[in-house]
Amino acid sequence: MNIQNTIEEQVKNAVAEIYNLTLDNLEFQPTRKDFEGDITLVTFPMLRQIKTNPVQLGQSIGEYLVKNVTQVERFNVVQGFLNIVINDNVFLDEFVEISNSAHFGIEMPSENAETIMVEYSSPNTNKPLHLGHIRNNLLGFSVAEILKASGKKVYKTQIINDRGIHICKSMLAWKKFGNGETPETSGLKGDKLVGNYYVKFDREYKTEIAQLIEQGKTEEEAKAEAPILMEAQQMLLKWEAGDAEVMTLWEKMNNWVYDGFEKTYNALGVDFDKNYYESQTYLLGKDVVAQGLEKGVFYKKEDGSVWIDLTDDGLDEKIVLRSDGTAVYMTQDIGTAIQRVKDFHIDGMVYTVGNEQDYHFKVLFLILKKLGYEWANNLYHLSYGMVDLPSGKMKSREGTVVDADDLIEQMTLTAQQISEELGKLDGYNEDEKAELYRIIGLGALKYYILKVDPKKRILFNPEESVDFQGNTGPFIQYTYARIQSILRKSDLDLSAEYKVPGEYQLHEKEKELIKQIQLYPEIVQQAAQNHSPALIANYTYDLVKEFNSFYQNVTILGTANEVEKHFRVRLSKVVGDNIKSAFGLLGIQVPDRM
RNA sequence: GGUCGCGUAGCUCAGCUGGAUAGAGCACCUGCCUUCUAAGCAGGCGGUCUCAGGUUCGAAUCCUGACGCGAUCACCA
Repeated sequence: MNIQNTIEEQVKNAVAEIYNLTLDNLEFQPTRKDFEGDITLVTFPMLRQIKTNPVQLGQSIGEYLVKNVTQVERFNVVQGFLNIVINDNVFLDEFVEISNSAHFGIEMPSENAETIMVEYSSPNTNKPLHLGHIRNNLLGFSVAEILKASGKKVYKTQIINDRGIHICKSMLAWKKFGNGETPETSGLKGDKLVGNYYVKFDREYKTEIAQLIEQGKTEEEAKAEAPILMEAQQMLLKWEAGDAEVMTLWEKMNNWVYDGFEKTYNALGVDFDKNYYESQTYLLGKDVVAQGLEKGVFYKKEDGSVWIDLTDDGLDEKIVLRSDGTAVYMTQDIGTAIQRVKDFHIDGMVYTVGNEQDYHFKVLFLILKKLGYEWANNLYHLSYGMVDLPSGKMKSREGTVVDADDLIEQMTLTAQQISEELGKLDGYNEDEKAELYRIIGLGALKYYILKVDPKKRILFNPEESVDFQGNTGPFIQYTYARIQSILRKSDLDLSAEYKVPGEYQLHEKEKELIKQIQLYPEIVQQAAQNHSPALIANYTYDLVKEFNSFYQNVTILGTANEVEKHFRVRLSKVVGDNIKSAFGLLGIQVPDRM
């Protein structure tokens, strides 16, 4: 039983004994740094039941605790706050326990663990990944890792939007202007190459529109009648009919794109257990709509289109099948969700999709509930805000997108520049250095994005780039590297089981560190519940701040006392392991030296 | 216009299941490298938590309204 539970029980006993009352909910919080104590009982709410003044109440409970709980050293009362001082040995014992266990109390998935599928990335195959995808990827990957650490079984997936008019546009442009160019002949990454043709299409399209307008058409007419657009639409029809030539081209170009994406995903350090392709799922869901129609969940309009009426739930009417019987976005998503549950026997899903689709997912989840699927109660839209640039929104047509590969490279270069200025890496060969720059640059980028609450918009200034000082990834990585340095120099054997070092007098800083470490499992659970990597990031930063303060104020290796030295090295190691573990959940690597 | 989200220091962000004097980083100022990595530490400056009401012993946090910013309201995805 942990100490807070013990105290909680004893407080209830105290109240029962002194005031002859039973209380159920007590409010505890960590004692603020400005006061002496470890745990604080807030006695204000108790006054509703106990007619006395808060100071007197705190005083009598405090006295009872000191008398009856051996772990309670002493206490002080400030108004309605009872600050309780816990005996050092409690912290020592718990530290030893953590030090001897590998996982900081984090649960490993059990056999019958709840299974969750996390969808993220979900790119279109007509252009390369950009900064918006980076936020999506980092969030999705990290939330998947956090869910795993909270004891769930997790499958990561992406749905690749590999069909549709936008795909035909880049195919058509390549066919018209490409002269057989390939990634090999051009030296371009496959997704970049295909993206270029998407841009070429758009340029040609605009030219044609301008010509048509000059010939007297209205803008609307021109947009609809531009020959290249009509040709693209023809191509889509051929694709849907399974035309051999179009299919071959489609497969060839999509494969280029997949090669390109794979490189970006590798660079980012994200992965997937399963890919779904829209070309294989876009027809799904129609049978479900038919069933729903029978059950009366949906209704049919005169023109044959099928709808759902959600006005009773405060939403609108929403179409689920076109009048010509073809599927819409919603139909597909209904079908795909059901397919995934069939494929993987999952109990729930997390969709990592931007907040412009909040309404769509609200409707989707509601429909699935109305269709009676039990797992529909366990769906979560991991909605995140846009990544804006100082110049405003990113627009691919205006060339203001920040390309994912470029950004990663830029971050690596910045890391290299700063590292070289600091000049600490003598003795490392070029390969090792390059790897280190990558780890640091990527760490900066990932941390910068993940530390912000997902639902908030991010203003990203590539010019100023990402910082390396203060609350940043490299700062935390740096602390880890320093700890590794201590471990290298300590020459202590830390592999052996650790025992409580007798009557050890804990330094105040050491106690603070242990308290912070103890919080970790709880933070992971919270982060899993809220689907928020930001909680992990901010926790880790607090831990590192605490360690740095410890590091600067307390000698670790230089102490004459062997017991003390061993304890402090142990403590440093646990802090390091904790950082590594927490950063693992954020998908951030941690260097042994920097 | 309806719906949803956001609004905290000059800037970027924590804190939000109500609790003590609202916290970090950047920037600016002052100290600290002969001791375990100064990408660091210690300290200073900087706030009517957008505004107005309400609930409460107690509100940045909960409720209502206003203002500002954004998203969304397609037989597009």
